[in-house]
Formats: sequence, structure tokens, C-alpha cells
Amino acid sequence: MDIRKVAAKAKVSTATVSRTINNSDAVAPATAVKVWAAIRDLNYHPNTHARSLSSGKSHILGLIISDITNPFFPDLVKAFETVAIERHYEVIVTNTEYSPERTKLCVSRLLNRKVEGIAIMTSEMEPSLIEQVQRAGVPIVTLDTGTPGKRFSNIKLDYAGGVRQAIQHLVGLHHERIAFIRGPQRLKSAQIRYDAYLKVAKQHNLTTSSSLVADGEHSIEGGFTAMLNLLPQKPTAVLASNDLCAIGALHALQQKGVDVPGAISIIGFDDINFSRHIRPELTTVRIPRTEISRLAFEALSSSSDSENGREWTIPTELVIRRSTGPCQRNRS
Amino acid sequence: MDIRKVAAKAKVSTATVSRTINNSDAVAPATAVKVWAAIRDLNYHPNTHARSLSSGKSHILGLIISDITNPFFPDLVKAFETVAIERHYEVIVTNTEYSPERTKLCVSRLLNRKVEGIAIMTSEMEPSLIEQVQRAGVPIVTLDTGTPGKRFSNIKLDYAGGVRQAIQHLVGLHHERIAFIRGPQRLKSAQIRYDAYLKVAKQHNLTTSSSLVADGEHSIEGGFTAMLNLLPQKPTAVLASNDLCAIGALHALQQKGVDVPGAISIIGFDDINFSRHIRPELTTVRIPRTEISRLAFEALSSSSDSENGREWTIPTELVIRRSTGPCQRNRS
DNA sequence: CCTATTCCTGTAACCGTTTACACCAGCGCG
DNA sequence: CGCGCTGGTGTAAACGGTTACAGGAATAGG
Repeated sequence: MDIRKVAAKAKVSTATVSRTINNSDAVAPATAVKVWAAIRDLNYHPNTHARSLSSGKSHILGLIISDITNPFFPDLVKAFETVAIERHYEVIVTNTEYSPERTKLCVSRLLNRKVEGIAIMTSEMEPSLIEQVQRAGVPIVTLDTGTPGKRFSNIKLDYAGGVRQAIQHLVGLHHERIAFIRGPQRLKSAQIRYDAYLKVAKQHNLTTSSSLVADGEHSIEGGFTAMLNLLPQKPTAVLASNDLCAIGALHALQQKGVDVPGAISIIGFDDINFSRHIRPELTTVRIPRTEISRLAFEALSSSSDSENGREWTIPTELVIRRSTGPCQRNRS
Repeated sequence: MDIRKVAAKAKVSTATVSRTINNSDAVAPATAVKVWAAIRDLNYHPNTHARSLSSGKSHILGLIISDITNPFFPDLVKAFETVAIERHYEVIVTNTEYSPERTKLCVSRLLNRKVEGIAIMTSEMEPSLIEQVQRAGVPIVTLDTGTPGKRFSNIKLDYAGGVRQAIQHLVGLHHERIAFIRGPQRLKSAQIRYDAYLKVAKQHNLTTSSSLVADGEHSIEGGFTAMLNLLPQKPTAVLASNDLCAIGALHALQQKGVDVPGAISIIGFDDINFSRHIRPELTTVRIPRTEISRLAFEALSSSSDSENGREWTIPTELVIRRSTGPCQRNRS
């Protein structure tokens, strides 16, 4: 069941079979028909390893994420897989688990498998690793990290736009004391969200006193304690750096008997699946993960050898559900 | 940077380098040292495709799941990846998305990549596909599906045990009207859970009238409407086939102003991550996914050519949290 | 009608390993 | 001392494709 058998059956050379498989236009239509018939009859599937070895193309893409257990990632992974297999690529997903050591391992695993591109969807990645990939001549696309260069594209998320929409929404509901639950500052994306909050809040002449900011560590527990710390400051609305934080904050308020959105409004960030299933359903800034995956794939597959990487910006969008409402304190 | 360069640098033949890499005991310790030094100096990494081609071993495992977006799977995937890479295997994860067509594609993708084993962690899989894999000589391990055979192992979950613990827990709290929210009956695992409910409830002389059973489709929405249907039957406790169903039921009760666990107790199944983060925290029957992955890997890697598959049974365990409490109606 | 070009196909080298087999040195033993 | 082993190493043939190059047939152009 190798290419030679097919060649024999179709009465052509292996070269012709190979060309046929690869849709080379150098093969006469009539011949192609014969070859395809033989392939079907023999139920022949080319050996991908042999193919990769001799052609140098593995048709595998690498996807690096932090942790598949983090609800942000499954959608991303699924969408990436979907578009990749549509184009007949295989994908290997690796979890860094936020550990530099493990991240190193992820990269070398992918490089060893001779992937044709790596989508790095996590921001904690040492520059030296990126360089290593570049030296290997493998295209890269990152999320919110670094500046594009040779075979290096970047996808930027317009966090500021989402934050602006969120704050405008709250201001429209007459909120003035809007607190912020911050993510870990070592994450670039968390940093940007915080900066955007600061900037937009100021533009609206809102208090941004540091007492209105708490650290939520991007986890439910973190959001919970952050909200507890925030409570004495009497905010009327809270913007969280993360849906998990927002959910944690929600729990804290429910435990304290504070009504949401009656007394306090809450807005999250990401729009993970569960946000729609929480009570009250969470108003949140959606990050379009399907779009990101699609673009990431595009970036990798268009990064042919000498071409320079590009940079895209993807908008984020406020999804209004039930955790936000008019500010009671400032009414009338 | 291929094996020849290493051989030259170490002043040995490529065969010796190869043997060294593969820890063959036929190489003299002193030689091995020389070779490893050369490898390190040259920063040499063997070409995995060449290796797979000539040895016939790809060192890749396939993992078939339904949908990474279903919160049951991420833990499973993560654990599988962890143990696999510990043993220097790569893993390709594929989502069937509950579609037979796509499932077929998953299998052929994996077969094309010459995986050395496939873990099928989803029950909707046509027997013809399984046969196809077996004909290809690739070891299989399934979850709750089929009977073990040549290169075919199976992992069974003791759902009945978990259901028994759950019902005993409720009975201990003086509950008598225990309703059940059923999963889709085409899923074997859902069927087994339902059967176990029926059996154990009868053993305890509880009503199992069909009016106390509703279909929840294993989703939050399904659980929600199922609970609404169940409400007129005045159950004092509800056992759900799935955490998602349980969460949906919880929402329904909260919306109707029914206190949990004050008026009605709820128990879920699976112990997905979010169960701990719901209010009230969900009492649930845990399915030990890490354990499953570990065993699945073991099954695959021990399924050497002629060896017959094995069958394991993994216990499930009731995790008591805050969604269950004493039955008020039957107290004194 | 001859030559140049185009189109299609085949031959064979090569991709980077593994591994069967051959070989040789050194050793134990009768 | 000669023989058979054993242990370590090298040679070279696979593994199953791709592709540079060569070459023959058919077509076009003069």
C-alpha cells in the first residue's frame, strides 16, 4: 500500500502519482483520472512522515496556550482546529501552564515536530524563545505581544475600545463611582485593560482613586476577595479585568446580600461561555476568539519565507446582559 | 545539523549515534559520552519525521473527545497531555463535535499521522470506525464502550457506586421524593446513570414514578426546563445526570424563589470545575478525570502488539458541598 | 519539412533515520 | 595455542515519499 503499488496499478511512475496527489498541473487530465482511480481502489493514504521528510513540509501547526482548563481557551482552540483541518493542516496544542520551564518544553516539542508555524496565544513567553523559533525559520503569530517582523505577525485586541464602551454604558446609567478589579500586572493584556480603564474614566471625569482599584488575579477567588475589599469604598459599579473576577465579585455581593444590578452593577471581560449561565447573566466585553483563531491561521499560512509579518487589530465589543442597571444612588 | 555531522564530530558512525540516542545498551559507555558531548555541542535534535519513517514508530498518540468546549473535557485533555509528554509522546487532540462525519475525519486524520494509539473518550463512535482502527493495528482505549479485545482496552466508570453514595446521602438527610434529571438516552453513560438511579432508589423503597424523571439533555438550558417540569411533583431532592443540568436546575429554582438546599437539595454529576464556583457550591458525584487519563495512557502504551486489552473500573465519588441539606418536610 | 517549444512522463537521487548484517578485537576455555 | 563467544562498531540497505533533470512526443512556426 505504498506509492509504488499505486504507480504499478495505474501503469505510471511514482513521480506521476506523487504529482497527481499534489495536484501538480504538470499531469495530463486523463492520467490523473487513472491515478485517482488506482488510489481509490487501493484505498491508498500517503505516509505523512515520508512526505514531511522529503518535502520538508510537515503540514502541522503548533498552538501554544496557557492552560486549556482556563475557560478562555477552549473556544480559541476549537476554532483554530476547525479552520486548520479545513485546510488540511494538523495542529498540536500545548499548555504552558504558566511555567517558563514548561513553555520552553512546548516550544522545543513543536520545533522537533517541524511545525510550519506557531500561534502563541499566551503572553508570558520569553523573548529568547521567540528568537529561537525565528532562527528555525518558523512563522509566528502572537496575541498582544511584540512588534511584527520577519515571519512574525501580531494580533492586537482593542481592549481600550471595549473598556470605553463599558464605561460609556455605565455612565449612561448614571454611575459615577466605578471600581476596577485588576488582573496580574505581569500579563500585558491585564496591564492594557487597566491603563484603558484609567484613561477612559478620566476622560469622563470619574474618580479613579487607587482605593477604587483592587487586585483580582484573574480568578474567581481573587475577584471574590477583591470585591470584599472594594465594598467599603461604596462603588456603584465594578469593571473587572476578567469574567472570572467578575463572577467572584458577584458571589461576594450575593453573599453580602447586595443586589446586582440593583445596588451595584458588574461588567466582566472576555465573555467566557459561563457568563451567559451565571445569574444574573453577566454583562461583559467580548473578545472574539473565533475571529482571533481565524486570523492567527491566516497569519501563519501567509507568512511565506521572505514575507514580512503583519499586524491586525481586532475590536472588542460590549455585550449587555443583566448584571448592569441604572445607578439608584444618583437617580433623581 | 543532521546525524552525520554528529557522527563526524564524535568520530563514530551514524549507527552508533543512533544507538546512543535510543539508549541502546550495545554502545560502550565511553563512546556514549563522546556522542552525547557532540550532540550537545552541535545542539542536535533528531528529525522526528525521519525517525518515524524508518522506525515505523511515530511517538504520537491520538485523543478523541466530543468537544473541548464541554467543561468535562479540558481536565481530561490536560492530564492526558501531561502524562504523555512525561513519557516523550506527542498528542493530537481531535473534536468530534458529536458529528459522525467529523468523527470519521478525526479517525482518518489520526491514522494518517500513524499514531501509536487512540484514546476514544467519547461514546458516540460507530463500530465500523473502531474496526478500521483495529485493522490498522493501532491500540485503542475507550471509555464505557465495547468489550476489550485485541489491542482494545476499556475503562469503565462505576456510575452505580456514585449514584448509590448520592442517594444514601440524601436518604440519610431524610429525603424520600428524589427526582432525576436524565441525560440523552443515546449516550451510554447517561443510560447507565439513569438505570443506576432506578435500581438504587428502588432498593431504598423510594418512589421512582416516571413523573419524577425529566429530560435535561445534559445542558444548562435542559436542566432549567426539566426542573420547571419537575417542580409540580414536589420533589425534595433532585439528582442530575450532569453538572450542567444541575446548574440549570439551580437557576430554575433560584428564579422561582425556591431555596437550595433549604427546600430542595440538588446533586450533580461529573464535578466540573465550575461546580465549586456556583452558589451554593454544588454537591456532585466526581468523575476522576485525571485518573482516567492516566489509565488511558497506560492502556495504550502497554498494548504491545499481541497483548490483549484489559478492562479497568474506576470508582466515582460523592463530593458533598452546599447544595444538599436535611429534608425539611420530613423532619419530625 | 525542419526546428524550437511545449507538454507530459520517467529515472534516480535525496530527505535523515534505523537496523540487519558483517566484522573485528579481546577474552575464556579446553 | 587455537577456537568459539561476546561486545562494540561500521556499512549499507531500507523506510515512502518528492523533485531535479532528462527525454520523447506533439505541436507550432518559419
